[in-house]
Amino acid sequence: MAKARVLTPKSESFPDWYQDVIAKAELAENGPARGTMVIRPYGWAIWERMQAEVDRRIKDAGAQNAYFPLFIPESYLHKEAEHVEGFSPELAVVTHGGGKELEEPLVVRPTSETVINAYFSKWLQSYRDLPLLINQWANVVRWELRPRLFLRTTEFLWQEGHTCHASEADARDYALRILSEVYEQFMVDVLAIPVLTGAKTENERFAGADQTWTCEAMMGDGKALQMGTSHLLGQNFAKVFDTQFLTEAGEREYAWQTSWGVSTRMVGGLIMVHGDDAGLRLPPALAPVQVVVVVVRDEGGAGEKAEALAKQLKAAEIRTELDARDTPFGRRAVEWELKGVPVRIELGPRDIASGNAIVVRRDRAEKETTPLDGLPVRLPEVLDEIQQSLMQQAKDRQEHRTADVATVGEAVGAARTGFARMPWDGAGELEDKLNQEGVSVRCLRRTDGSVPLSSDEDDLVAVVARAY
RNA sequence: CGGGGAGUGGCGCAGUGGUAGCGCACCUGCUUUGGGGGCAGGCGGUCGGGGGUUCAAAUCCCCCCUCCCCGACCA
Repeated sequence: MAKARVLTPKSESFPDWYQDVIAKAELAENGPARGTMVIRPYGWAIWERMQAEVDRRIKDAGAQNAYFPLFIPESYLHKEAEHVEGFSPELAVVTHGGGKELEEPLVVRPTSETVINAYFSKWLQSYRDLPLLINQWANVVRWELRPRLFLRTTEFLWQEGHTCHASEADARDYALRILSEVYEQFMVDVLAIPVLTGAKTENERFAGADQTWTCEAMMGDGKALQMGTSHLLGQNFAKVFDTQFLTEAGEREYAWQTSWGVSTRMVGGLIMVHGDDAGLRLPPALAPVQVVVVVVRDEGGAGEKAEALAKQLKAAEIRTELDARDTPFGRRAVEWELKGVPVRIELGPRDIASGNAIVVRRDRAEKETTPLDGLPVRLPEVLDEIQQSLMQQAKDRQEHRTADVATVGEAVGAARTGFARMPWDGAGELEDKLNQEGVSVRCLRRTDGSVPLSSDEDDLVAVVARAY
């Protein structure tokens, strides 16, 4: 039986392929209102795993979770000039409540710097209260003209961290710590996505920040996706919300602040980095289901053996699912491939007779025969190999599709298939020209690849690309 | 918001003025199960919405809405 075409091939149309994966893997679909998204159980399981891993790292970095309101008085947004200017075009504003027009409109939070500062200003009294490290998991709304599931939806889910520090240096250190120890480490170790960390240009900076840093990743089509950002807010919000503390010397000083976030956009990135023409491919460290045990045909004790094996693997803390459904084998195989489950174990009467199982790796089209007894030992190794192989494949692509260039013309050419690295002029003329060609500066890095403390440093390298 | 494409059953589509169809999916039964199996029988649609032309509109005209692609804005 010939393989039926399951998805639009990536090479034919990457956007169609992306949508097909989301539909066929049952990750999400559009909500009834434009730009909204229904996240289906399997998509949610992936997001839950991301949340758990990011949350743990945030707590390791010392922050505590809290929750602030969805509705923010409109006047709060207006207190910080650049902030409101940046967000005005994408605000959803509530003007009526309880059947009456409100005295003051409420904005649905696009981010929570303002409302959180209103409370930080009450909570923060003394240098002894610092650092004040708060995170919240929430939904936010930014009106989008061109929504795309996971990548750009009007409502999306994220975590937003908000912190206060005694000095600019402390705040900067913390923003950079989150960038590397939480975001970069999570993306590399769990998502198996190589990311480029660096500073944003002034042009690309968060509205109201002194400095923005970013994690950028290359998607399967060579375009860039911003996977996470961390900001040094300086004293901009502290000044307008009067967030002050008494120093050891007894003087009043405005707090130095940061904010940082990652969102459901990461799910889109995960799809576009690892997915192939058979569907999603999930790194084992993230996968909600790491191993599926498929009963090919319940004869010769295959069903019983599969159930026992699944139980054994679960006991060994491998996230395992048993598939003993009475539907044709081929259909089920395709389904698990679409969903990107890293390892599929096939058990039928033949295997029971021979004492082996067929182990199928999702990272490459290969089946291997493994003794049944050896599986509990072998599987953790296989999962680890898959994790590494997905990372290696993503890394190879990123390297092969990144070119060092000298001119805008060359950069635009390189950006058709990937990234370009070029010397940064520091003035922004380069950026204007690139932007006119549909290419943007994704981040600025030092020549040795490390993250600059500021976009104003000398001798920086600009990484430029087309972006989502 | 500018340019281009498209809205017909859950999904994909055909249907240029005359009884709304096909494939897949779904349901029932039998048979199957080692890569989306086979046979038989079924359920399911105010043709995106509103208005107009006509004896008659999925089809022609007007307005609106939505989705997709490419641009400008963004996590």
